Amino acid sequence: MSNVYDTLVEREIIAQCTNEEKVREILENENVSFYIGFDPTADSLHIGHFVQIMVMVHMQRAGHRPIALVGGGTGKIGDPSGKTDMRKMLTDEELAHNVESIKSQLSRFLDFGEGKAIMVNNADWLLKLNYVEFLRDIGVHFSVNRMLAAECFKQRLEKGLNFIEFNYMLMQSYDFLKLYQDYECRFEFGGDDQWSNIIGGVELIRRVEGAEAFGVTFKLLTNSEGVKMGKTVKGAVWLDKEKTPPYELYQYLRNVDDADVIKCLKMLTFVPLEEIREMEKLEGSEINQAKVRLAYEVTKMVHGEEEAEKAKSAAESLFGGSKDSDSIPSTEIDESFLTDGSLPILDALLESGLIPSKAEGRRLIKQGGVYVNDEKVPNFDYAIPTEQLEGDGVLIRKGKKTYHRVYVN
RNA sequence: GGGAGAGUACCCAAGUGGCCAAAGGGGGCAGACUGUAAAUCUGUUGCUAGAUAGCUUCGGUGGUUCAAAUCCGCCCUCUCCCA
Repeated sequence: MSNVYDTLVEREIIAQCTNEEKVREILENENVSFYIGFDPTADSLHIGHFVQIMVMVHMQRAGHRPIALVGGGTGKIGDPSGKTDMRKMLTDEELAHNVESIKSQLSRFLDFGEGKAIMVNNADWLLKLNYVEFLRDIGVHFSVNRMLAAECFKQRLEKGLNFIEFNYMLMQSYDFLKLYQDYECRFEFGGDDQWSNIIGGVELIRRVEGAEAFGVTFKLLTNSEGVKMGKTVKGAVWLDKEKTPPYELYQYLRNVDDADVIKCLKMLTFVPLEEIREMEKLEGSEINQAKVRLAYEVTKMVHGEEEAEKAKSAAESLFGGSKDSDSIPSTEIDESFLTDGSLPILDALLESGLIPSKAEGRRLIKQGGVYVNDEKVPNFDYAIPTEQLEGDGVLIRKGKKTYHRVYVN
């Protein structure tokens, strides 16, 4: 039971593996290095990356050494795997910024102490490659025929794929070879969409070094309908506090579908499997208990216990009845919005970011979806008296579960 | 390089001179029902505006016209066929 591989299997994280028995055996008996790559497409990781992070932590706890690779080099190319469109090109500045942000995020989850884990940036070796040499040394080992048959290009072969993206696989494969050579890294892990790329590296190592390397992929965090999780109207659910406040992260997880709670608990938390199995028995509204646990555990890991507690109590007070929490999202309104001693409701909504435009606000109010301190806003002309805005301000609710506190100072 | 097509709102996709802020679907948002779930049903979905008004939108740009997403020129991007 102490074998990490078994743990990952039991938690239903593993999707594919190049050689199950062997990987299991090696992880059981040796302490190895393994790598997972992160592309710097944004300046923060999101909840989808959290599975990868969890795996690294599981592995590190089991005595293995994670190599977190940030794709400063591959980021200049853009991974076409499973995508329908070409990714937009990032400037060097954006890339550099993103690489740094991701690095610092990763270091919050892993122990990068002496020999415990390593962080590398593939820009360090990819950018200085010589084209002709690369083609001769690495390119020879790739069969275009086989690449074209690869699953990851399938969608793109219909819509169009250009040469730069076609090369992505070679870059990533080369990363693996390089890490094998420099760090004796024989394992590459990644999301299941990385399978083709990982296989590329495994084969490259075999061809160049005559050595056996291994690849393992994890199930992507998808909901019961197979749609990638972690997307909201506002975009991804980020691990960065500034981009997705702890309360929102908490609420996102608190609201996952019934059908997805158990899976998320297994994949995204360290809650012991026995406990999860107990929660699996919950039915009907009891399932909410499991959701609370999920939301709390993940928020705690991402933002710390204090933030998790705050998010939890905020949610409980908002949905429980007593609206007294101070950790719900809030906005200070500039006095210039006050007219005739009160704040027009549309301005309040707009300023707090609850609506993107006043037209949207009118629609909402017309449909009876806006409340101020639990009183339904009757019409667009409604204005909040300044007295109410002082101190803690008022609580605006949009729809059933979006709360926002607005105050003036 | 030659030839044939295509670029419409968040996405897919109709529309080929005025009735088009632009059908339909998806998604989103809100309402009902619920368990802060799912499914279902209803409404809504460019912006501004205290009514039937104005403004910006159909790859870009410049024209034709009383009037263009729709016609013409040039440009950009993409797909397909040929080289």
